[in-house]
Amino acid sequence: MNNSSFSIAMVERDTGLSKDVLRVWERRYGFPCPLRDAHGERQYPADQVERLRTIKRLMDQGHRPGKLLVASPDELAALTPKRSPKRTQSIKAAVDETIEALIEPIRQHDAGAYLQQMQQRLARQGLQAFVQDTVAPLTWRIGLAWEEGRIEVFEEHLYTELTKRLLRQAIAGLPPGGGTPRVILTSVSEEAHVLGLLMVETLLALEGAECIPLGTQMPLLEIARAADAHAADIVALSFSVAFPARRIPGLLEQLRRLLPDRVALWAGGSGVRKLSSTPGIEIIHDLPQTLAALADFRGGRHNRG
Amino acid sequence: MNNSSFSIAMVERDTGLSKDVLRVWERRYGFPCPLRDAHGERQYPADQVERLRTIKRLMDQGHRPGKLLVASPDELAALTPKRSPKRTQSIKAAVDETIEALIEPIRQHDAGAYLQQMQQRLARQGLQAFVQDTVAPLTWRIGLAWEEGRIEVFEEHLYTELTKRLLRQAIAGLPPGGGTPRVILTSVSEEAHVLGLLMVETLLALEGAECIPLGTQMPLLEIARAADAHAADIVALSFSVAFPARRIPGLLEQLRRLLPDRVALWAGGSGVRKLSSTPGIEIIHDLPQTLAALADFRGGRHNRG
DNA sequence: AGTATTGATTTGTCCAGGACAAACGAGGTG
DNA sequence: CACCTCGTTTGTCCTGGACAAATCAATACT
Repeated sequence: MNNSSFSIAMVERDTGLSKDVLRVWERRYGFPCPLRDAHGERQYPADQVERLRTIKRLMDQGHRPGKLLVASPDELAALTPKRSPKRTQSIKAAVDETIEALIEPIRQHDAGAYLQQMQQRLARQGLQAFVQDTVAPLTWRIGLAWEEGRIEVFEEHLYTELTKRLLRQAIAGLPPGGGTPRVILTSVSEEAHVLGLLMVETLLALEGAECIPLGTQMPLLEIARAADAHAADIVALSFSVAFPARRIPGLLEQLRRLLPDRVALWAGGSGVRKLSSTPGIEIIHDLPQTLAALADFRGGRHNRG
Repeated sequence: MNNSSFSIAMVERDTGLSKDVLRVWERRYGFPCPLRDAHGERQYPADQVERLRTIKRLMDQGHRPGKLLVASPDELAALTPKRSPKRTQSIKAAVDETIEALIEPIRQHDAGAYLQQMQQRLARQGLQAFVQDTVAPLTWRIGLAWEEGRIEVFEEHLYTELTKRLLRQAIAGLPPGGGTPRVILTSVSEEAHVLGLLMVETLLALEGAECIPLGTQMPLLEIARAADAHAADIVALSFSVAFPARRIPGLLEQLRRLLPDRVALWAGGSGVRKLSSTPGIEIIHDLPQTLAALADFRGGRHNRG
């Protein structure tokens, strides 16, 4: 049951490593070393796919491929908690123990318990505080657990799905929009993560902005069309930490060129941490800054050069 | 503002056509014919990207690439409504005029009006009938409009996003699960469409089954792990009509091998239209059949040869 | 001591052109 | 009309080379 093998296309989809990368690694480092079928095509055993996933995860953490690919399985396992003690401490300080406890039902695959806990917190904190002080740190904590390999992909999927539902339900309960500005919320083709967008949408909707949620993975040209059709004032994009950071500036500039000047372009999410705003492109680093940017916009300070 | 150009990687992401396909088309048919930058790398002008999107859409409709790629823009435009008169008639018969009217707010980008209409229908019909007689035909109708080029990508995204919210809200209002069987609902890595899964989840939840929604785009190995961790009885996958049909049987067989025998495997959605069930893999062609399969399962007829 | 600069190495992505099997369609036969 | 056969179409994979951007390491400078 575990002896099935995967074609290079499947491995690309399941690991996120492109065919080119898989082949060039094989050429350079000797791993992965897939079998070949009758036609000479690569057939990756399941255990090699698993190892590739681990390597990908460690790379997202900052490790170098050159080291990881020549490491033994033991060395790989030992590498996992790369985080410095100092940073671990600051994390412990920043994240309430309560948040930590919220993860438990997810790790035990108990959807009902999770939802119940969260709904209680929502009722107690109110929507804005719930988003900023519960959902945001919890999502960050889940990301950390993922980096450390302490959580499975399907557990993260379950968390995302359940939390999406909570937020959407909360948004649906708000009075309908019609206000200003009109904000399109979406992400580019490669970016599938949606929780950040939902948090922003919640905050903006609470402030009476008109939110136009287009889901994730929109082609650039379509984003431009949508901005036109909806007479949007702002296009807000989200980039998760997993998004290849070097591509973001180019993408934003390209989209900036496709949009009319009167439309503001905001980019947020953990993926833009290291960027800063340029004329016509506003980089937003955290949730409070979203509200500040909204206030700025309403104050009329959004005129471009 | 429209003179920006796209790298081959961007075109791949935005059109869904692989780099290999883009290059081999250029070699064989002379289209696309991108410019080259200083390093000899392809730079696709925006209008060629647009044309590629049209071609992709027509191909999904059954047209052959060999014809499309040598056609003039005029010929391409004339090709759009390829549907036979007979089939058009049967569509008109099947789809209530009322359904047709529901699309209007979407085409006018009026989210509020759409949600209001739909919530009225939900209240009038009840959840099960709403899913089967409103959401399902409406989604089908949207797909048709997309095939015919009468709807923009971002309009389809808006429809999907708003309808997702309606269904999730409805599901959240149901009494919590805890029943049997335990059903994992998800889709494979390439498949991002989620509406079908939500419709199925709604119906199953109404019947008291315990639904475990993992969202879309799960790697096969993770689906297997999730089935184990959640002690699932059934894994239900959804394939949209846009999913490359030839890959589905292989994927299902591979997943079947990864799952324990006691776990049933269901596959549904427009993508499986031409397939039929095999031992251990149940193909489900429409929503009523989902309920039949559930009844079968509960009746104990799910023992595998 | 800390910071800027320069050079070497790593790494992802692109390219060309060849090959081939699976899917498709046309044409013939029962 | 159904079934088979054969040529054509089409997507995907292959090899191996190239190169620029990112990163690292070592030196020189304030």
